[in-house]
Amino acid sequence: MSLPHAILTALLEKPSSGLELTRRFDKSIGYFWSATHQQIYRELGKLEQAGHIRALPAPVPVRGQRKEYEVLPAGRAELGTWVARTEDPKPMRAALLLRMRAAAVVGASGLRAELTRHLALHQEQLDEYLAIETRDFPSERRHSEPDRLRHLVLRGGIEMERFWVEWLTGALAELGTE
Amino acid sequence: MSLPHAILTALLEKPSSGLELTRRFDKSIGYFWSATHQQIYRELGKLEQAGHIRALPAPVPVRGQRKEYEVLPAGRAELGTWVARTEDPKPMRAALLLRMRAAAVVGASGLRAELTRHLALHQEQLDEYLAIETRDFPSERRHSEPDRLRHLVLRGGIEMERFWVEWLTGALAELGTE
DNA sequence: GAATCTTCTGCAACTAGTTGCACAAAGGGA
DNA sequence: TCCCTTTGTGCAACTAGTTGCAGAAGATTC
Repeated sequence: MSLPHAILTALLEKPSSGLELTRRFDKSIGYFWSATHQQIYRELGKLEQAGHIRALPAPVPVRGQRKEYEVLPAGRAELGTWVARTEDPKPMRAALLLRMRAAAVVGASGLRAELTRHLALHQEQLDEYLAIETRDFPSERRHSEPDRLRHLVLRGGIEMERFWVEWLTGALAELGTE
Repeated sequence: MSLPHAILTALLEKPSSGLELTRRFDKSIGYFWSATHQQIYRELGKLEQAGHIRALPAPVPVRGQRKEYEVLPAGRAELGTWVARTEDPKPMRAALLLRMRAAAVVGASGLRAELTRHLALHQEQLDEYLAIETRDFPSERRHSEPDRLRHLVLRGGIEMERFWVEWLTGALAELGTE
């Protein structure tokens, strides 16, 4: 049940409409919790129902009209308790590792191309994260607590991508010696 | 659509019944593609329907009787084409990173405990992987291709857990300086 | 030989996420 | 003025994964 909390976080950072949220989920929060516009609209409905957010009053409430949402105190409280909630880590799901395991059984032909492609994608993502880091967290300054936390999150993304880049590089080298 | 292929891989490694598969998914393949017994039974049904596997003939086919499955040539072929299939990496889903991002907005109280707990869990998993590595892949020997691929998969798991251990350690240190 | 525990299979109903499409309104052109 | 694209919201139907429960068969124990 993370999506509603992802949305609450995003809305606290800045009140937004559904489509705006969707766009922001394509970067930033969406880097580690992605969602389609469909999920977001549905969840906004539920959150409003639950009294966690409300639509800012619009002149004419009709279908197809943009609706901006803001977080209500109840929503902020909910997010607060969720942050401290206990939840076991979900076992990872790595389709590529599964594929390689299958390749060990039926042969690795054709796998190289896919590994190469993924390596490029992960390298690209890594570069993007690094660019964000130099832009948003220039080294020397003293940062506020929220900024330090956000930086930690970004570091997580960076190291995760670095892991993939390194693993894929190693795997390709290993496959190359056939 | 990875689960059917995970099952095909497991069955090729060794024909099994539903419950045996479930147990094997609790380790080994399940380390990076977990599944409940429910998913597995359902998927076995579909795979049999599709002619990819078959139940070994049992004397009395009744409910509650164990059924052992083996992969048919069509199933092996399907797995072969799947290995080489192109599929974009799914964006990662890291609830902990999301939580930390939320903490940046509503305050990090209570987060420390959860981070500490996760650190212990990931450390434990890492140790388990390392134990498997020393048991199954003693360093000096020349390994066959399938073994080298399986080792690569295991290395993936190891480095992934190491990533979490390091990130969590760093995060705790950073939070500690408050 | 009856009670009960374990093993194994499975149905049903749920939550979460995805895909395809529809419809309204606004802003440009031609 | 009419068409067309863009922006924004949303329904419906799907796939994937989870949870709760139940029932048959065999082993165990009293």
